Amino acid sequence: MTRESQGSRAPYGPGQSYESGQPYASDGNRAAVRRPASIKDVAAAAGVSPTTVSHVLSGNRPVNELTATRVRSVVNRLGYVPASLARSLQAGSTSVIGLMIPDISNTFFAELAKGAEDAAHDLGYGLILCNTEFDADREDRYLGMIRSRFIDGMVYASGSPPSRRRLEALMGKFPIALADEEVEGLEGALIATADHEAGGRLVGEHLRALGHRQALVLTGPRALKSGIARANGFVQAFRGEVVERVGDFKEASGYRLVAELLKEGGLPEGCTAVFAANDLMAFGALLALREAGLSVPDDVSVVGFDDIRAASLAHPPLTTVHQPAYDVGRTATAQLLQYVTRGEVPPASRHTLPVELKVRGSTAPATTR
Amino acid sequence: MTRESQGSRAPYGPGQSYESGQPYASDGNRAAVRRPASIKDVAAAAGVSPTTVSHVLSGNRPVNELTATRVRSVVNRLGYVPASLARSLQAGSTSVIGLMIPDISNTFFAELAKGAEDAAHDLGYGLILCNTEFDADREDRYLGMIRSRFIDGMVYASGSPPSRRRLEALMGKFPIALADEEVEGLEGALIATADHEAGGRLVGEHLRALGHRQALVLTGPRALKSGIARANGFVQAFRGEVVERVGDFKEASGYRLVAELLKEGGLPEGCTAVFAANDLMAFGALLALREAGLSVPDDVSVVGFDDIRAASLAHPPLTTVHQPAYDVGRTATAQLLQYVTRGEVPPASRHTLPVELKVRGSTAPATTR
DNA sequence: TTGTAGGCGTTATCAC
DNA sequence: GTGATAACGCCTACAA
Repeated sequence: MTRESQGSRAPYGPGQSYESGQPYASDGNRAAVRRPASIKDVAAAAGVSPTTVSHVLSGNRPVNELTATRVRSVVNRLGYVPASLARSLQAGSTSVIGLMIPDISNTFFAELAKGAEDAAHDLGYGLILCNTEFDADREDRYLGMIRSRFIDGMVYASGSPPSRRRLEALMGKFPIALADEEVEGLEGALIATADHEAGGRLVGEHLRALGHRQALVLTGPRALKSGIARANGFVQAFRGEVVERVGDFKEASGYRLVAELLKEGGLPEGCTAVFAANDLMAFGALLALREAGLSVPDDVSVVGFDDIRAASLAHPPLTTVHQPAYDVGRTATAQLLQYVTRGEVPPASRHTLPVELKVRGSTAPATTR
Repeated sequence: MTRESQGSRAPYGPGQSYESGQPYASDGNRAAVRRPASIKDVAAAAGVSPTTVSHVLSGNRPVNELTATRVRSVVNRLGYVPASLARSLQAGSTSVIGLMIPDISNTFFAELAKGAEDAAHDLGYGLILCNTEFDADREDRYLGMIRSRFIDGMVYASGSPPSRRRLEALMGKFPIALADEEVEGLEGALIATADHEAGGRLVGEHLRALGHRQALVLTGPRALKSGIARANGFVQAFRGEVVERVGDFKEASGYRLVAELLKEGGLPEGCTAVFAANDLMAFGALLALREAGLSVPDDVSVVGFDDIRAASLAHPPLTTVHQPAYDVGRTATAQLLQYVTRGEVPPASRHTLPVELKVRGSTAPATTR
């Protein structure tokens, strides 16, 4: 026997209070963690049954006031805290959900995570951070937590194509909500996303109003619907000539795409504006233009998407579309939990959140070049 | 009885595989989650005891190859996945730890979180995101997860003073590691932090080498040791005249402190440099200086601390001290887990990580004014 | 008002 | 090589 079975025999259980006492272990800090008091210990010390202790704490049935007081005092003395694990096992749910995102150090996802965490915390749920780094194996491992019933649901904002197969198997059986990015083939899902297309339209209208008639559009990867939607909205509202180049949402790709064009003889004839599918790519474009001796916004206007923190700090401050990352995370999570708390799998539903154009210093009226 | 007790009687348990079958529930998506197969279901269907199933899966003891194959096939057919909850209950640990931080949308903490998540994932641990928003109640609620034994340990990077009391009670009894910020009175802890003082020294040397002899130092709140250390290191290495102003690590405070000085008759006589205790305050200072018609770096040099993403994008690009936020998170977590996995409370120990001066466009040789 | 007993799903112990 | 049993710690239906 590895542990003494003192538990239910010793009147005070493991004895010492966990609330008072010395802050540090006395044996040089290498203390093994001691066995904490269980409900049985409390019951024994209070001279009642575990049932009564349970009811005193949960209030699920009336208990004699005297008995209750006695129990509570023992609870304090022993520093008893119910083991949530055991409770979860018996309840069949853990009050924990997962949040799958590709990169927490990206401010967009960090904001989204904040919203998700807030929503989860509001309902007393814990949130497990599943940062995938776009790694499908890692994602699979995290999805496994749902199948092993360690988490009650998952907010999924990863969007890397490899994951689809695994997700499909879960969708409709386990509670999952998609955040920010739709996943093709998973239309039967609960999804919260910003209005990417409207954002594109806002940019198109803005540039058109400034007199621009030809623009370069730097899109995200073809596989991601959000990027497509942004470009579509733009093209629709801009009603001018558009040259598209496909990037990957990273700063380097914005730089490369623009630099290549400039090397090949400059921007297309009459092109006075660049719309990048996100801020990072816009920064890359900014850099490439500056290096080529072009002035922003005097020669070329540049617009981004996302409104990350650096956008307003950059030089010139970037005109961009503000995406409600926090709200996306919060909405997806709140919606998901609405079903999770009832033990249901969420039905297909769509929550589209409004975006906002932030006009800053990187756009100006078109000048003929 | 709420659920049919079909479990151990029906030969196929809950029947249907969780791997195959239609991806969506057929009843309009409002499906309640079904009871998944348990080890008993598998055992019954394979004609063996739960013990054997357990051993087939864990490899903890040899099993007849034929039996094992049969069991594995049933496992697949029923889509059985062991309930990690039950396993945790019996093992006495959950393989989950918490990460307490004030604000995940701050890139510094996001990076730290990434490091923590990586370290946790490496050892098969889950990480619960505890975002406190500097709210002591919220922090308390999260600390409760440790007392209810839902998590095996906590990486603590919050640093808001109100939390100390609660933390003290836990320290030395439960596995906690401090990240980034020391907490006064909790010296007996495991702590990983950047070398704030060395960072300050690097800045001091840099400015001195550029010929600066008088500087304005914008510190963080007095309660936070990291900010103090930065300022101390600076003063020590700069060996010139220093005027200190106390801020709160926010952009607005950097702006306000500098603007006030300028209004009161300009920077102190001969002062040609500003060292802000973090990048955000440096940005505020930058803005105030620009508004006053002073040029950075021609009239005044400005240095920050942290090297957040916006630092290199700002105009001028900010000279700053790069803090290894990722490594801080990763180290704290890895160290913590080293003890957690052995069921021990970590001893006091200190891990100081190197910082690096990033010289950019916001500093230049001093000019006499 | 309170207690007894069974079960949540797993693994360790002991016995065959 | 395999199985029965107990235990992890809690909750709750049922009984008194």
